[in-house]
Amino acid sequence: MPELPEVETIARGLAESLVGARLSGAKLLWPDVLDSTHGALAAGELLSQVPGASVARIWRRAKALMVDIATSRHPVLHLSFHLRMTGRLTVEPPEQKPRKHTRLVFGLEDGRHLHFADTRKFGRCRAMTPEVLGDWPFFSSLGPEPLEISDSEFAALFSGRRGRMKALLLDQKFIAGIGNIYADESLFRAGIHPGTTADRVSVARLRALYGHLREVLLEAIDANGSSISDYVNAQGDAGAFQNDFRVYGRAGEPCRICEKPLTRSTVAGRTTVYCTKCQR
DNA sequence: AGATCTACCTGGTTGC
DNA sequence: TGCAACCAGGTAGATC
Repeated sequence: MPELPEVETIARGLAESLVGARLSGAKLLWPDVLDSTHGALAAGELLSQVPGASVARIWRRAKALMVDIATSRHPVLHLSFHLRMTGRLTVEPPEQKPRKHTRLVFGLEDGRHLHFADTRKFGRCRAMTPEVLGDWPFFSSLGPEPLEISDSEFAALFSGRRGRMKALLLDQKFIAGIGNIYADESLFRAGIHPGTTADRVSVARLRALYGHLREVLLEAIDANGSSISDYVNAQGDAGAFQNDFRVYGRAGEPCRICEKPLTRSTVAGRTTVYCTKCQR
């Protein structure tokens, strides 16, 4: 399930192989993959704009992967891809045909293709002018990027909040890019119980949590992300950080610090794994 | 503000 | 072996 480190890894890989490339066309294999709400381009408009467009920049905001293209009509057109749980965005060789779950294909003038595949059909692509992007409620209400703030700014976010720690970390309006894996992993490293309400955690512990969150995100980016089920980077390779999980997916297994079997419960509607002894 | 529930999806796993 | 039930989870929207 792609979170910040996985989307960052994909963005870096795509940037390496696609920036400067020209597009020859696009095929919508499953029409619903294109989200045209809130002013985004409709299918016909997008498909007509793609031939001859060039890839200008590839970047990430929260868990959204952005491919900026320049078309004859739009100097900047943002293609936003949200992979949700099983989405994949990969660069494919000329001979590669769409696979069973390929939903959208962009052809490149050099013969390669950009495939957007998604087994479970939760992922979406949106094509937006800068103005429409700015007005997109999801995008404009996102919280700060965790790797672009300081520990003090991070701690200040929690001021006056009474929600549970894990619920806040998962809230994209509160802080962007964190999902179930990195919420559990960072709380474990910081020794904070996921169900603790924010008003019971000192500023010092919040700053420490920030250090652990930053560390786990950077380690995961270094490992090219975590591959649970479907995640692969732009080149189709799996990540390696799943081998370094301390709690995620380890319910019942011994805590890496105290050996006590890890507990599984539900917090904020999500499966949550933690150590009752090490996290308070 | 916050918690809880439902919907969206399919493939893998579990249970009988 | 067959088949049903269940689970995974990001986001939106409804409800309390």
